Amino acid sequence: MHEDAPTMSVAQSLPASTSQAKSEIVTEVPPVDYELNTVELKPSQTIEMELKLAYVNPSSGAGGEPGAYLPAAGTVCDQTDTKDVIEELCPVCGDKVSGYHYGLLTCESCKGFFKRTVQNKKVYTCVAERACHIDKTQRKRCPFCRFQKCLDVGMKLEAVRADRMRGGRNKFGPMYKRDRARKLQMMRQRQIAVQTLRGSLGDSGLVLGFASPYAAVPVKQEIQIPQVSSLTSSPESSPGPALLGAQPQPPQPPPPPAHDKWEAHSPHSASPGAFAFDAPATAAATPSSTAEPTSTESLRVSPMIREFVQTIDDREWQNSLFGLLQSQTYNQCEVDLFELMCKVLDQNLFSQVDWARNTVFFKYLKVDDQMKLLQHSWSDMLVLDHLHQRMHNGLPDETTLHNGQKFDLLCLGLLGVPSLADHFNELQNKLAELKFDVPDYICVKFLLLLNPEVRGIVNVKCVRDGYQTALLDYTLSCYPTIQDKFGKLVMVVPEIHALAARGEEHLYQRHCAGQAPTQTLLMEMLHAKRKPNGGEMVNRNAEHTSTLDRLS
DNA sequence: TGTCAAGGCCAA
DNA sequence: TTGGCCTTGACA
Repeated sequence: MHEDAPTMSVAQSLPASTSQAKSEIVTEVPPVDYELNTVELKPSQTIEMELKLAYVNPSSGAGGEPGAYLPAAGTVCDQTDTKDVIEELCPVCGDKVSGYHYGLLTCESCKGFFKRTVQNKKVYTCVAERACHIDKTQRKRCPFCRFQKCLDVGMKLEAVRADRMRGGRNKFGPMYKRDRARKLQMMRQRQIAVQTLRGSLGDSGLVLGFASPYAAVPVKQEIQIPQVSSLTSSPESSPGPALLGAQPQPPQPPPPPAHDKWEAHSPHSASPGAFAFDAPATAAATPSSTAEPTSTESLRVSPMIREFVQTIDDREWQNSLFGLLQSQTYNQCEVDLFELMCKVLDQNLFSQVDWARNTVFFKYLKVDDQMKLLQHSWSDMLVLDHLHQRMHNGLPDETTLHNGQKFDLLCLGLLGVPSLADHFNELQNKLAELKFDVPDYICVKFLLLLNPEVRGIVNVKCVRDGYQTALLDYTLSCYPTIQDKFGKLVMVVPEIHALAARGEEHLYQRHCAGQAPTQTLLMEMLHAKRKPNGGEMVNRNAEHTSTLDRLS
């Protein structure tokens, strides 16, 4: 073993990034904190797995081996007249997936490897440069890089049980289920697209047409893990920031009176039908404000607005944020705070894209059009989201990381530009005066997303007008005492845009100076807008597989 | 009662 | 040490 060779141990889990993993050698492996209340959805740990839609000979038995992962046959195969079978590849080595293991779909060998490594607290060494290629044939060569890749793709240390208890289930179950549902939904959407293609191309083009563009359709596998402990001893709900480790929480503004009502009916935590629109979250408003909509007034709120609100999930937003902050600093003495901020923004961006792609109208757009709109609005929406989180969910200015470092949460809303703080606060105060609430937020978000200046997209302006009308109706019916609330809200849009543009520029410059992580969706977005066609061209020429493309 | 993701076993 | 298969047990 080379003395200088980097080693990999369980204790070094979740480094800042694969390529920038700290070279610190850990000789003593502390026990894994099995009680970590971790929520993770960081892009670096988001598995982009190739979900192959392949024509398979029925007799080949693909995926039919014992334990092989297959979605419920009835839900997929009955949707197609070909014998389409999902065949997933292990995100670590590319071998065939055997099921969900330690947080995501992996093959049997990587499952075993990960288990042994964690259980036995192995410390590996890479004799090269910690960048060994891991695939099915070479996975044995470098356990250091293999384990690193396991962590990078999102395998969870916490899922390896401290007590080695067999059987049973843990908190991952619902996440796996949701992930499956998402995959199946995407499968169906693709099948519909394929069928449409069939219709237009005719049967002669069927097989080739099907195999070619869809042969290796990448699907982002997202699993958010609320928390995991050994088996079922965990609390029911996902942890809030306060539960994340023993980190002292800075003083937080008191949550708005109605906050829980929004949160409790988060679309992902309760059935949409459970959503009650009887008390909009008016964090910005004083509880005694007469401008708040009453229950009676809120009955006039359009179903469209209610549906808008159901598209957001604030609890997951904060859980993901604090989960990422925690995981990135787990066993790290010190992390680069700017780099960490970029990772958080990147994660937010993934959520942003995911949200947009599941919203009415937007999801029916062509992928290219979706990209155009997202490329023009992502930073605006990040700023708006941050305003929303501060105003409606009590997001503090700062938090203490797992390793004791202070992380400036406000900088997320400023996209890393401290000098924008005053402008940002002014904006927040202005919104507070307008009693900016959650329905306002979601409407404004749609207004940002559906930017009519992005040319060549059919119906965007028309749909945007519809959202604008919904906002107008809402403000008139629920906030009649606030003079021209609608007009003032609309005027906020360019202000957000200006702030976001400054942030974008700053991020781009830092990126060009080599200070920001590369190969991220964030950087791809930054580059997309600066292309000759200013984001109106899809990023098809990138040498690497574009994240945006992969998202599509 | 079936499912499936944990841990365990053992031949290679 | 690896990886395929087996056993276990909570949950739907």
